[in-house]
Amino acid sequence: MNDRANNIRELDRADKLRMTQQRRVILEELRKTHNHPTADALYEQVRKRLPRISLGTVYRNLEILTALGEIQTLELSGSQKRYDGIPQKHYHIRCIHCERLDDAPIAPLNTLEDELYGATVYTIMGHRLEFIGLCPECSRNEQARQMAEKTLSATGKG
Amino acid sequence: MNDRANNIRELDRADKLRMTQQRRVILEELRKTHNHPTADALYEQVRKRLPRISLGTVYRNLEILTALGEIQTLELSGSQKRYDGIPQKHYHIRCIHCERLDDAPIAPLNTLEDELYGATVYTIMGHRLEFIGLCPECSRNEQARQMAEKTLSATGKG
DNA sequence: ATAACTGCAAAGGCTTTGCATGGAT
DNA sequence: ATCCATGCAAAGCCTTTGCAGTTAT
Repeated sequence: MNDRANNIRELDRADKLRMTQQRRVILEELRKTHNHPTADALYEQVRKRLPRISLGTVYRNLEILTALGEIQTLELSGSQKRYDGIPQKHYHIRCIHCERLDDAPIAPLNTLEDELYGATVYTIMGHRLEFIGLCPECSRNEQARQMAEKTLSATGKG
Repeated sequence: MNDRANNIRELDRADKLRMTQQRRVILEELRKTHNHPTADALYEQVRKRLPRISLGTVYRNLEILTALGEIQTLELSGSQKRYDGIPQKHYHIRCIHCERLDDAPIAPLNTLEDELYGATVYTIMGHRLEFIGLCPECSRNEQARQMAEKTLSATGKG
């Protein structure tokens, strides 16, 4: 991580960062998880290895690791922030029912901004894209629900 | 609004909605504003006409008006919700510095989801897209800041 | 007259922060 | 030995909610 420290612009001054147990375990656990967990979910996971860690420490380290470019903080629509162990740009797809979040298997669209040049007064810097849908489990439940509804209404009318 | 009431799925049962002064003024003020205000900003604006209205009432009505399809609740990246008097789907562009939010002059991309069919286990229902950039004012300030920095570093070295 | 709606204030959920202590360098 | 990082708890911010009183229908 040290060779990256030079690139840090988001961190104040020339902070001398320390690799504490907490920071290391938080990064390790996030890297091995593909859940895109919330801070609280990651906290619970890290707690299995470091029972005395605090939620505040998790938040602080997630912020620092994001500034370092080691991870990503995902500020998607909806309320809670999610964290992603993969720092490279990629899109996500989220389940509208259970909030499950996965990587979207689609390459970044690098020409999206082109349509805006000249059409907006903004200096365009990028975009955020997120897909919405139903995960397999919720899809199944939704289908079952609709079938049940149909049956009920048919019975009701019969 | 009554002929729309039939389409409401988000509202419980067959609620008999009432057009109160508060609801009417909230809708009017949001419609005449193109700021995409937060609930609090709209509250301040509405308060000029209805000084005794409460913030809770603003939130409650924004929720109902959204369910009615009269307005949109924008859950973009970042924390606060914004509200949009235009119910039709359209994208937005936001200033990374001052949080100013404008409509993006680009038509909805209806084929974005096509690339995901077959590639994801999700049932895709749509997407959210938002552009990031600097508004004219912050663009200007940013340029000024960079020029000052350059001058300073030159002076410092000279 | 009824029940949806309001104002008020308290509570809720997520995140940040102040402070004294601890630990990596 | 230094001072960045931690644990704890309190505070902050935005939003939702309970309740008694109000008002559109």
